[in-house]
Amino acid sequence: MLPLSLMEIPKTYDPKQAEERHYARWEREGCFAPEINEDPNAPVYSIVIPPPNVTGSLHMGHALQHTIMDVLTRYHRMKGHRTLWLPGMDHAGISTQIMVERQLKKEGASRHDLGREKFVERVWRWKEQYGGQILKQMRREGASVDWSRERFTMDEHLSRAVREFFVRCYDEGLIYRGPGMISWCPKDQTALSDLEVDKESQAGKLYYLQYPSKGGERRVTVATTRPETMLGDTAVAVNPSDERYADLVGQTLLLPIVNREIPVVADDFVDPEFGTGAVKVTPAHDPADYAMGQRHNLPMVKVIDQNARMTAEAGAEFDGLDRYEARERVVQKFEELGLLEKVVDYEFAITKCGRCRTVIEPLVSTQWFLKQAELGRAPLELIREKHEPRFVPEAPYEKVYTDWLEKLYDWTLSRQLWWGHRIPAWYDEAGRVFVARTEEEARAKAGTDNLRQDPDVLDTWFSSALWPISTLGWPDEDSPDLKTFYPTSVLVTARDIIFLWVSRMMMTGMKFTGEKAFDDVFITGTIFDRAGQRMSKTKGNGVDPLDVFDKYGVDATRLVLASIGSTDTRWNDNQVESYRNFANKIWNAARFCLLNSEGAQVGRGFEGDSKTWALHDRWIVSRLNRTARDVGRAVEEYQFHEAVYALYHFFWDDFCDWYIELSKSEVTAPDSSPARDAARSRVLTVLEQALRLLHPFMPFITEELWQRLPGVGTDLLHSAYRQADVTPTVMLAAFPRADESLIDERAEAEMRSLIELISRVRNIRTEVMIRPNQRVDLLVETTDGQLLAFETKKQIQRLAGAENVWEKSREQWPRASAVAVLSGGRAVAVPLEGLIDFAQERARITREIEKSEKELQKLEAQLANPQFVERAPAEKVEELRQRAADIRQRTVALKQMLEALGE
RNA sequence: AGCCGGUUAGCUCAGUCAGGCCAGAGCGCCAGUCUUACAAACUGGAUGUCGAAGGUUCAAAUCCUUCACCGGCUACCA
Repeated sequence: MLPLSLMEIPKTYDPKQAEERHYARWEREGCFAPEINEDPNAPVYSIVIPPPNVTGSLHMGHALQHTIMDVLTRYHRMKGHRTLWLPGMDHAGISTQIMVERQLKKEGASRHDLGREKFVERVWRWKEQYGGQILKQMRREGASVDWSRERFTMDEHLSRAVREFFVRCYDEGLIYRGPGMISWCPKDQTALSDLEVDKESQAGKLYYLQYPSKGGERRVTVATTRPETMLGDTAVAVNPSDERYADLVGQTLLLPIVNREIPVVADDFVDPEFGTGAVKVTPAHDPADYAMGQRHNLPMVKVIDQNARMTAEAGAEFDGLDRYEARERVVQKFEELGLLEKVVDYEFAITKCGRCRTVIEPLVSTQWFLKQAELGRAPLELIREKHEPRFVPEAPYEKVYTDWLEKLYDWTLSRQLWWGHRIPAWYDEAGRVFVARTEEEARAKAGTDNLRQDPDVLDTWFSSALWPISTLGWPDEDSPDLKTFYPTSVLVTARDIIFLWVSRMMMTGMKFTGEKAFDDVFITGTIFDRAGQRMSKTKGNGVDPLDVFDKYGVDATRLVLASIGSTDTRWNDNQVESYRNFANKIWNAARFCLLNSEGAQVGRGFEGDSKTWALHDRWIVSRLNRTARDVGRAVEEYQFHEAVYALYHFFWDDFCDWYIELSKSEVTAPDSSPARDAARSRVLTVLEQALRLLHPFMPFITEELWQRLPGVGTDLLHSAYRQADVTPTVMLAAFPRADESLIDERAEAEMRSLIELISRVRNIRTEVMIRPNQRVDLLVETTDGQLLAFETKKQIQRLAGAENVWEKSREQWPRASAVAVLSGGRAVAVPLEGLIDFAQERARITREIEKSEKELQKLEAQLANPQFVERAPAEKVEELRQRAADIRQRTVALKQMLEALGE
């Protein structure tokens, strides 16, 4: 390989240039597909992406989740696992339908003008044209997903899975159709499950209304936030133990305005402490009242319709009024009747549609429901008994999940939409229902062709609940992918999705395969803006990941996101900037290595018995193996910030600041020699290993640099990929395995001493204001007759700016010297004659002495405490004694120095 | 209302589960430097009564109790 000139490698890393080049090649050459692994015995690692909305575009939360998933995927791939990360999207029923309806509206049409079939076609066209932005953006992130397995919840296969799920549950009686209290969105005109609505605290009023008894001899006051619903009241309830109302139970009241006779019932639900202790009961328009209505067999009077307008049953005066207009009218009427006791300010929770924020109207309506409680039993047992899946972090999510599974209620499945999986139920003319996988099957069951399919579609989450199995081939139970990749290794998602995805995926997975859907569940943190506010589109305070990529590069952004992991964090550009700088550091370190790579090759230079190597070589290999061990362990424990920390400090501090510096004179020797080439190879080899360690986190820069290293090729790939027909790539190189035998505590300790010595001398130079380019002489105390190695001396000269390094006993030092006492007790001195102002040096030493004495005092106080000496572990006591001795020795030395400098 | 989390340097966060390395990192700050890869760098430096008050312990950022502030989740208090 020809030597590279300075011109060929720019001084600054340009992320965009690298990012554009590598992703396309990885994808083209099939590096993301598990099939690239040709080891039949390879362990399997699989992740299915929690499907983002087809309408969605990338936000920080996604970028965070994707980074975590990609780090895990790339790490395990490099470990030689048969690795699959499966991408895809869900069809987002309501959002997508709204999106397309809005488009139609601009054209002056509605979906009803088009008709169902044409409308659905139109949605598909929309999807092809605008949908799935997020998948394109994932390429930018470097996400190593297997695009050949991309799935969409409306795909034919996944739709078949949905029908199968529905039919089986129906046959087992888990799915039923019937009336129930549901959350209705008057704007979107559909039923919603409780997970699609949000509770919001709101300032409102509490109205105290008086209901006279039938004979008029008494009035009962009830409190309500929704006076308009009184038109549908069919009872008043009190607590059975409430003596104030004991005589009223069983009596009849006359509902004002409508003049309906309603009973007073006793029910434990009523809290005597709240309001007046008497509650109006509107079974048709309130979930709690509905339940009470069931208990007491109360009639239901429907006074509000699906448009949130009053019905004829509310009375002619109110018929057709909006619910809020009706509220004012009712209150006004009560005032006129003299039955409005009072109105007080009151803060209460209001329920809104998760999509459009319209206030939900609770309604009784006929819908399809799933008895989740029965499906939830198996996952509940699993989490209670085996703590599976394993939640990371365990607290508080395992509990959140368990609590949820403990109180499952029926899930409203049907949606009054056109975009989605149509409910596989058909009705004959008599209204009898036939649930079947196909219309043909339904006809056979019904014995007639004259059937009409249920017009509703299923909740989008119904299909997402099947995602881990349906994307892998279920209901084909012998699907190879299902057999190979299920159960998946981990689900990575945000915490607000634990109920929507995690628990339901577990339910369906266990129901149909008997096995959990994933081994682990990693819950990411939430990213806030700088002010600590949740990022949201409406607030416009979101940080667009693509902007961050543009500004700092994808790799730097990924490093920040990986460090965030499961922690809630306020977004801060500084952090990205510092990792951008880190990327640049990597670039320039590699630049140095490459500019000095003639005659060198990756993988060479560390031959022979490690005991014969130079100290800094033993040290860097030890550090490298330690880092490999720490990073691997951290990734496997989902402690990504620890992995990033270890990588950052290994690369910058150990490799750049010390190893390269210590190797520099050899590496940059002007003439070719075996020693020079070996040194060059060693530096390259360490760099190459470091790039592998960094790759899961920083895929682009590592690939960009790895490709340029002399001597990289197929032989560096993990054995599972050596037969693959691909351009050698770091993403298929083996992730470095830590060799414990090369972790050399002694070398690390020796290097620590050397580093300390050099740092202390540098510190002295600054403190006594010696010019940076002024060479000094160094005196190093000889202890136990141990002399410094010739190499080490030369390194000290280079790195501490020393002209000469003399080893002499302390008595031989000139009196006027700046001295530092190192941890082991050994002292080092810089003779100052002619260099500096003695007064300054005296001041410096005095400060040092003060510091030492303060520390010593602390230690002595502790050691003087008999209880400490008695009860603390002996090693701990010994450790402190040793430290105290060191400090005493240091103080003595410093005092001698001070004396030597004269007063 | 119940449950849960957070509060550590000017900023963003580690460290707390398994108590003991004079409490850490990055950014920022101060001083100096173009020292043959890198000024997005190099060298050195300063910075915290670990939210408050009690308690347990030889020893507490870490364990216990109470409180304050911030945030979240759950809930059929109308």
